[in-house]
Amino acid sequence: METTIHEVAQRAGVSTATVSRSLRGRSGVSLETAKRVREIAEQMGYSASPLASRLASGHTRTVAVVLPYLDRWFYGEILGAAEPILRGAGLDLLLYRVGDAEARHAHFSFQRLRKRVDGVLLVTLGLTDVEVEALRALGVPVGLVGFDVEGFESVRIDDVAAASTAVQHLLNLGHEQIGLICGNEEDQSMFTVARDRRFGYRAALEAAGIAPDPDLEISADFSAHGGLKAAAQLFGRRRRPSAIFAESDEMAFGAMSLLHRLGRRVPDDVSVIGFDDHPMAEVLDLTTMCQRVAEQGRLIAVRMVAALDDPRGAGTEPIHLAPELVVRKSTAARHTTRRRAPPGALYAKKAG
Amino acid sequence: METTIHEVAQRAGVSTATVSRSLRGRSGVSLETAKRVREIAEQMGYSASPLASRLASGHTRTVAVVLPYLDRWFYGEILGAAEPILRGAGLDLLLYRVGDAEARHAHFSFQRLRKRVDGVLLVTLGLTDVEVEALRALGVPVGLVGFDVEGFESVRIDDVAAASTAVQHLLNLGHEQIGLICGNEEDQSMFTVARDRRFGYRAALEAAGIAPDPDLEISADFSAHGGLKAAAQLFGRRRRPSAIFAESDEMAFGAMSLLHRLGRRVPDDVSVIGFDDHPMAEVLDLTTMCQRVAEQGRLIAVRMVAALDDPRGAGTEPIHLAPELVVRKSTAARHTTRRRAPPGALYAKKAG
DNA sequence: TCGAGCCCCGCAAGCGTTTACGGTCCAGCA
DNA sequence: TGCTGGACCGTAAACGCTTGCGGGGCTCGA
Repeated sequence: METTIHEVAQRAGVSTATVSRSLRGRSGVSLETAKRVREIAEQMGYSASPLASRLASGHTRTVAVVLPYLDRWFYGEILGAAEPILRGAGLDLLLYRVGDAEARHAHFSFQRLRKRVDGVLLVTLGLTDVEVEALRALGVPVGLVGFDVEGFESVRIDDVAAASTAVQHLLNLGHEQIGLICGNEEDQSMFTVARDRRFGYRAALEAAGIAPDPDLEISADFSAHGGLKAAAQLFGRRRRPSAIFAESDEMAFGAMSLLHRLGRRVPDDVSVIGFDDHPMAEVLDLTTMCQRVAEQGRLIAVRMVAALDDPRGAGTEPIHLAPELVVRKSTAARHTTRRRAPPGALYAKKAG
Repeated sequence: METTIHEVAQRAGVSTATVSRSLRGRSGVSLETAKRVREIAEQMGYSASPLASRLASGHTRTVAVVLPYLDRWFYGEILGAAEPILRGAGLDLLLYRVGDAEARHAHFSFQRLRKRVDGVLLVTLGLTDVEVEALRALGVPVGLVGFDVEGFESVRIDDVAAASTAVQHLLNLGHEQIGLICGNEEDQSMFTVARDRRFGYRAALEAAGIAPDPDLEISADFSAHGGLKAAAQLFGRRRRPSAIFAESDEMAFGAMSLLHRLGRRVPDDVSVIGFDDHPMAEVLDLTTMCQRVAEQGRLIAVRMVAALDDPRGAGTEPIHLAPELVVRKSTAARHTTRRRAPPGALYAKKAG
C-alpha cells in the first residue's frame, strides 16, 4: 500500500541506500544482498515513487508530446507510432495540446515544461524564433515532426516537392485549371505545411507555364468539413477547375463529398488528388501523396530515445522521407466522355 | 533558468513559506506582500517545480488516460474532447496505451499509477475483477468510457439497444440475411462493446423471428481494413447477406470498399449500416448509429474534474447517452431493381 | 495600562528518493 | 604483524517544495 523504501530497507535489514542501489542495479552491493533485497521488494509489492525518485535524481523519464490537435488522423497516427517506442524505453508521455490561443503564449507554455520532462516532441507546429529559443533554453533534446530547426532532431518530408509532384500528376493528365484546397497559413500549427505545399503547387504550375490564379486557392480547415466548404467556394464561381489538389486526404474527402452533392462525377468531371494516404483513401480510391505518417512518428521517437540515452549526440542530421505518388481512381485525363450515371450508382461496380 | 523558490524568497525578502503561500493563493499572507511576491516571481520567470511541489503536497494534478489505441478515430475523438476540460482545470494528461500483451499484466500496470496520478480515465477497456480491485486500491477517482463499474464515474451508451435499433432498421427494409461484422470478443480492449453489440444484433433478429446464423457473424479488427477482410469472408460463401451491420463506421467503410471491388452496389445490391457517425460517414453517405463520441469524452472529463474537486462525491450515477439512428443512403429496401453502372461511375452524379 | 486575540510571517520538519562520501572489514602482500 | 586497497554498506545531505506550529507585533476593549 504505502510501502516506502524505508520499510523495505528495514525488512531487509539494510539501509535505504542499499535498497535503492539494489533495485536500480547500481554497483556497490554484493550480488546476494542485491538479490535478497530485490526479492523482498518484489514480495512487498514495492516500487519507488517516481515523484521522489525524479526529484532526487534530476531526470524525469518523461517526454512531452506537443501537438495542435488530438482528434485528427495525422496526430493519432504519429502518437500511435511513437508511443510504443517511447514506452518501450521506459518513458512516460505527457500530452500537451496547444491551440491557436495558447500558441501566442507558447513561450510561457514551454516554460511550463522546465524541470518537468526529459525531452520534447513537437508535431507540426510553426515556431517563432522566440519559441525556438525558449525550447533551446529548456536544455533537453527536442524532436520535430514536419519541419526542422538547426540543433533539433527532426523527421519530415519535402512538402514542396511532394506538392509539386501531385500537381504535376494533374498537369500530365491535361488539367490546367487546378484548384487548391490549402491550409490556413495564419494557423500557427500548420504554418510550414500549408506554406510549403502551396508553394509547391504554384511552382509546378509556373514550371508548366501556367500563372497561378489566386481565385483557385481556397484556404480551409485541415478536415473533411473544411475541404467541403472550400470546394463549395471553389465551385460557386464562374471559372471552375477541372481538378483539385487538396493538401490533405481529409480535405479531399470533403471536396469529393461536395462534388457528389453538386452532381459532379469524380474523376469524369473533376479529378481530385489528396495528400497523406489516409487509410480511407484506399476505400475511396483517392489518388494521393503517401507520406508514411506512422513511419515519421516511429523515427522521431527512435531519435528521441537515442538522444536521451546519449545526451551529447544532439543535432544529428534531419531525416527527410520521400513521399510517393499513389495513383488510384480519383484522377483521370481531362475531357473524358461524359456519361450520365443511373440513379443510385454512387457505389457502382467498376468497369469489368 | 534554475530559479528556485529560495531565490524568489531572498529577492523578496521573505521566507519560502510566504512565497509558496502567495503563489498558490493560500491565506496567511497580506494582500500587498502576496502581490509583491507574485510580481517578483513573475519577473524572475519563476514557476514551482511540479515534481517537488507534488512530492511535498501529495497530489499530482495529473490524470492518466488509459486506452487501447491511439491511432483510431474513436480514441482521438475522446482525447480531443477531454483534453481541454482537463487542461482547463490545470490537470496534466499522462498517456497510457495498453495493448493485448500488457492487458494481462494490467494489475501490475495499474500499480504503476500509484502515487503518480490523481485520477484515472479508462476508455473502452474490458476489466477483469482483479483489475477493478487494483483500480479501487489506487484510492483515486476513476472515470470510465464505454462501460460502467459500481463506484466509478462513467459515460456510455446502451450498445445493446443501439445495435438492435440498427438491425431493426435493416429488418424494416425487408432484409433477412443480415451479416454482422463484429469486434473480436477475445480482445480485452473492446470486450464489452463487441459483446453488447453482437448481443443486440442477435436480439433484434430473434425478436423478428429470425434465427441468428453464426456463419453471418464475422469478427474482425475495429478498422477499415478489418471490415474489408470480414466482408471478404462474408461474401466468399454461398449464402450471402443482403445487408451488413458493421459494429463501427470504419469497419463499414472497409466493407463498402470490398463490395465495390466485388462489383456489388450499395445500397442497390447490399445495404450497409455502421456505428459511430464518423465524420467520413457523411461523406460516404453511410447510414449509421450516432453515439456522440466527443460528448462522451467531454462528459467524463467534466465528471473527473468534479470528482477531483470534491473527493467525497464519488460514485455518482453513470451517464447513459441515447444513440440515434442517422439514415443516409447506404441502406435501402431489399430487391431493388438491379442495374449495371457504366464504367467509371463510382463517384457518379446523383440522379437528377 | 494590560491582556486577549488576530493577523502575518518564519522555522523547520517533512515528502520519498538518490548519491557523494566515508567507514568497516577482510584479503593479500611485504 | 602491519599496512594498503578494495568490496560493501551506512550516514546524511541534497532535491525543491508545502505546511503545521508558534512567535512577534498590533488592535481593541476594559
